[in-house]
Amino acid sequence: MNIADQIYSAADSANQDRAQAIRDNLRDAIVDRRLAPGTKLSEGEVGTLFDVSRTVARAALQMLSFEGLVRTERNRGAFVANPSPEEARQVFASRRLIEPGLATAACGRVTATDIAAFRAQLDEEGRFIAERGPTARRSEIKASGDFHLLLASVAGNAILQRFMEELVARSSLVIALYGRSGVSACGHSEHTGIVGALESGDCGLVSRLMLHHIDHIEADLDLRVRAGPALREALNF
Amino acid sequence: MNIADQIYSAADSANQDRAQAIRDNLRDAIVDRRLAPGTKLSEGEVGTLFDVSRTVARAALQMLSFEGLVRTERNRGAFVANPSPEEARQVFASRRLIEPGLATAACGRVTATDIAAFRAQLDEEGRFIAERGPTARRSEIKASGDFHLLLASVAGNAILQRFMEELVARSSLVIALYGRSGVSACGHSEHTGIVGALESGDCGLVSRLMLHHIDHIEADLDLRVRAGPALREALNF
DNA sequence: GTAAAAAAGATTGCATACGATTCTTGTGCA
DNA sequence: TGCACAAGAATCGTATGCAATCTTTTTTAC
Repeated sequence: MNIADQIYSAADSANQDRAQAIRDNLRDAIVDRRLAPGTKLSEGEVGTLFDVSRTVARAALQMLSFEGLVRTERNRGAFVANPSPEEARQVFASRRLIEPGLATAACGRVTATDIAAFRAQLDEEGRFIAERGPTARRSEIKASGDFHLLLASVAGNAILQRFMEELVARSSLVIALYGRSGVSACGHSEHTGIVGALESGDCGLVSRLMLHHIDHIEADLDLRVRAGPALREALNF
Repeated sequence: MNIADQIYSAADSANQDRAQAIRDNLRDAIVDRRLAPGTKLSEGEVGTLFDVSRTVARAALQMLSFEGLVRTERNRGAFVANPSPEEARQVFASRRLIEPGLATAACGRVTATDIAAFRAQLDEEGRFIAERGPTARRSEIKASGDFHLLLASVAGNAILQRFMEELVARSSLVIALYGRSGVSACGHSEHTGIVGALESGDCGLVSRLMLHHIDHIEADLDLRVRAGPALREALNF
């Protein structure tokens, strides 16, 4: 598979650190499922696509491998991660542990401006759900993740925010692999409920709603071991 | 300051990935406080010390920067991180959020073998506390962190384990900068109490003890803004 | 004597080069 | 036909070189 078509142009911004710009671009592509799990990301190809040397491409891939979005094998290269059911469980166990508390923290600091941002985010989610087609679906997935990241940013803890960025990105991969249906509408209504609780200042409720929300997302997964994961792995699919 | 004396030889193991071996070595040096916050880690110097090219040294420094143990400034280089009081608060807020739940998870999975490992770990802590001198003190700090990492490994979640590795390492930096006294003896008795609760299977107690323990560690910090952090920063101290 | 300016030196950012490893393809033999 | 093996291509790991940037020292002007 040629990955060229799945990557948007990197023309924008970021004269500060090109590797970081490439990482962001690739991460978006992975989270949006434009790059399927298992896809090979060769240093040379990435470098050519973004018009940089292998050195810079390699740095970007190393960053993604730290985030768990890319798996690197020595002398073989980098591949879009293909999380196992066990890894998937761990991702959601981590979220169950972190996000309710994070939501409580956010509830204690949320401002009117934040609420407005949440409302805008919910609107965007709703818009993409109403639309049809694969592009809207990708945007919907991304918007759904962005809701959780917005909450993390409101909590005001940069470290937890980074952890959540990783967990949300990996969740997207997991859902791509093991998701049964589109829980989107359901998820959207739950997001709306969380914002409502945030606005009313009921932090305990926010926390509980968040926990249930995560449970619902995970409940939609089919984490039974498939017939051919080893084969898929072997074939880089 | 010449960092050569603060680094142990890298003769060991790891023909698999040299950058990773260098990262581990540097991380130990930072956590052990052999490398003070603010110390410059130039690519050339690190490369020479470990007998690799700047390419490999750079990769190791990049890893450490992802872990928050090293801060890199464009065109200026890498420095051992110098966490601000605000960052210190965030490190401990993160631990308060994660570790009680992690302890509960560990409690649900702990085996007799694990308990034995905990006992051995406690013995080691006690031994270093009894000893005198800076070397014993460093080992004591490391052993104290290793207790928390052991607990994380027992919980059986690789993702949370990695988060904890980062948080424990950064805590060590924070304590080096803002620690008031040696809470070591106090911390050791609390560790002992946690293991006791683990053994008795009282998971709720384990969680509560862990929360108090973290609170105690943080209570020993003096996070008031110092007179000259800006100056220290400017002078790379 | 002090402060600004310029030059020298050191360090990083990035590209490229080369050996080593892995993957692919084609050939010979059973 | 099917399999083992070897040559070739592709890719990775790492060292090194050059330009750009930053730091330090020296020079120069006031």
